[in-house]
Amino acid sequence: MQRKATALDVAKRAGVSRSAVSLVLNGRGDGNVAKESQDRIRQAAADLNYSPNAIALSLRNQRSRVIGIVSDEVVVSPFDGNIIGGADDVARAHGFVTVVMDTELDASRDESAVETLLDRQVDGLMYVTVGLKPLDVPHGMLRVPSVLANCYDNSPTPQLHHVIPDEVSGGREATGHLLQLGHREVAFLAGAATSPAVPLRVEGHRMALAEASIPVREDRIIMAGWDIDDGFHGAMKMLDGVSPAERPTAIACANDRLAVGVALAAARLGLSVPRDLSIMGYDDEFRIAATMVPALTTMALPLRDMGAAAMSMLLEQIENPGSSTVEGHPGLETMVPCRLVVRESTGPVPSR
Amino acid sequence: MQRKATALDVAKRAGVSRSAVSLVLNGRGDGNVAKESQDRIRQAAADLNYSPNAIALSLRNQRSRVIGIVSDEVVVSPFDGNIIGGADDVARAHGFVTVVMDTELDASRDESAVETLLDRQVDGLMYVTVGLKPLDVPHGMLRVPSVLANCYDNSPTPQLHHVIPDEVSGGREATGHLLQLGHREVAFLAGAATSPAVPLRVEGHRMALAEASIPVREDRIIMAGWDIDDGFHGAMKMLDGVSPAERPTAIACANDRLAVGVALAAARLGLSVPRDLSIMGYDDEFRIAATMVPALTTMALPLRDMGAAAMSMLLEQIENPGSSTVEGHPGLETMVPCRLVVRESTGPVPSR
DNA sequence: TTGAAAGCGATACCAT
DNA sequence: ATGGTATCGCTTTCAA
Repeated sequence: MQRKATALDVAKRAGVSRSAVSLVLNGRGDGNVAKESQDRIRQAAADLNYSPNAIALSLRNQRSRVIGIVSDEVVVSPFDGNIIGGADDVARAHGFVTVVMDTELDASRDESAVETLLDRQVDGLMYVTVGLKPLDVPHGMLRVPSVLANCYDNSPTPQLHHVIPDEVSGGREATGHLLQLGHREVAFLAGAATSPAVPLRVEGHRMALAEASIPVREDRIIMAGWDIDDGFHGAMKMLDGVSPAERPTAIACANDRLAVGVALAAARLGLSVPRDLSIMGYDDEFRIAATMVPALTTMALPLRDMGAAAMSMLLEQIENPGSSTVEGHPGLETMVPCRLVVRESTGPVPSR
Repeated sequence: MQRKATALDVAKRAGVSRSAVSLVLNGRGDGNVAKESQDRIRQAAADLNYSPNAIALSLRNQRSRVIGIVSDEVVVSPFDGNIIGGADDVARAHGFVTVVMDTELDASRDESAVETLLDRQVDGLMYVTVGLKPLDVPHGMLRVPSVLANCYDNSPTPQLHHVIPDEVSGGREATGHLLQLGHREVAFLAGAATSPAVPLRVEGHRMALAEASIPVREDRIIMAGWDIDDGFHGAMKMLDGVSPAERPTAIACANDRLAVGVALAAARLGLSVPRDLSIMGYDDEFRIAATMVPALTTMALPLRDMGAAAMSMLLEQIENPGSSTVEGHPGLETMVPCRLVVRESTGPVPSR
């Protein structure tokens, strides 16, 4: 646990001044420092296993090459961690590191997390949520370049850019896939009504139906919730004791867990998937959708892309302040398309 | 985006020196600074919304009150995030903040993540993994107080303390629960053979059987994998086309996803759970176990407790260096017990 | 009771 | 080509 070597240690060992060490190690040795001194300095640095103290650097440079990521519950929840993964990829490619703080859904911790990060000189801030949602932007985020991922500025005059999935298209293409397979009786098992994603996905569903000139049956759009049991009970309501002619031939779900519940209900009722019933998920949740039996056809949320897009915008603002393309366009929105993933839970409409 | 107020700004506004500001704001004003000056200083600080620059503080004090958490994939994966949640709770209660860096399973990033954190003067380090596993401890972790959560030092001479779940007892009590319900034909669907948790849980399973004087049928202990389809296929192998007399009456799974697969298989075979078959999960995975239909009886992994225990040990080392209870006991192990959660997927053994 | 000055580690400017 | 020095923001010691 001995102290780390400092630039002064390197200088002493090489028999030069601190300034020389600084110049050489930062690539501006040529033309300023004698060749042999340069070699001695580099050797000494290697010998001492020297790396500059990032704290001192931050203080001196007034920037840290650190991006702070605040999340509502991305770390502790099982969802959406790939937004952070995608963001981190981009940050590292640009020589930045990310540090994450999770507030575990306690909004009162938002401001303090942001202040903590700000006090540590982060060069930029990103707020990431689990699931699309409006956000009361912590004040501190306006003091440095900042961006929102999977959430959007809830104020009347949005200041921050945000990156969100294109939920309307997602819903539309999900139902579109079912329609293309010949289904006409398509139900939609939506999530909890409190989520802003739900009306968007439902809107997409309605659009797809309208485009195919299929009248919407309101009793086939059910606000179920987000979990396995919600899917199970929603499906039982639509399938159990209902004559085959009256049953939907396909059920589109607002997430993969609902789809698991629907599959469970179908199995219990002796319905084969996809022969008797097609099931669509949403999210392409890791180690759920692909490993279900049968594997779920689903609408993949572009999590990594969203994280990457958000981080790119943020770094653009940081590295080209003023000249940025986003400059002067507060509250701009980037929508990232969802991606249809066809697996085995959907198939042609059963013949009657 | 204007500059933040510094102690000098406060001093000017209050008409005193920086030292006075420092003393007063750190609670050592009494006996050193005049009462009125103190009031003026506090007022000025409030007016300017002053908070000390954490970077400068770290540089000056050589400590940061930051704990760095490195994880293999806790952030991006859906698992084990609560270890970090539990650790963060304890850290915050002690006035520390945690920052998380995820290496996304790229072991070559371990060292650099640790170095990055070290360069930023973290006061301590914690490594957290998804699932129990041996770890090649990054060298840098030996330079500051450090602790391991859900993983253990893989070297012949372990240096670091670690906190892990008591998997043997977990496996034993899971099977014990089934035995208590009268089951004698109990199968164990284990995870991937590569996980160190698997032999431990299997060992527990064998212990429970032995204690009940039930001979172990090796064909009823299956290394299946960790996912839904693994559970499904494992269950089909044991149940499909097998006469009721030859079937296990209960299946203990090494995680909840396997249990989902088993439930799917049971439903497809027309078996009612728990009437015809009892199913146990393991992990108590958030929004899987409790929301399954039927809700899963499972062995809850004590994630938050593990995080809290690990952080407590770490802070103990940091705050009481030398006098610590763990001092001089390198490689000490803390085992946290798993907790049986009885829900609806297990029931009395069916009468034959 | 107060303020001046040193030092934490690094960089950049400016003499030499 | 080289080294001395100010600076970033803060705390602490010491002298007045």
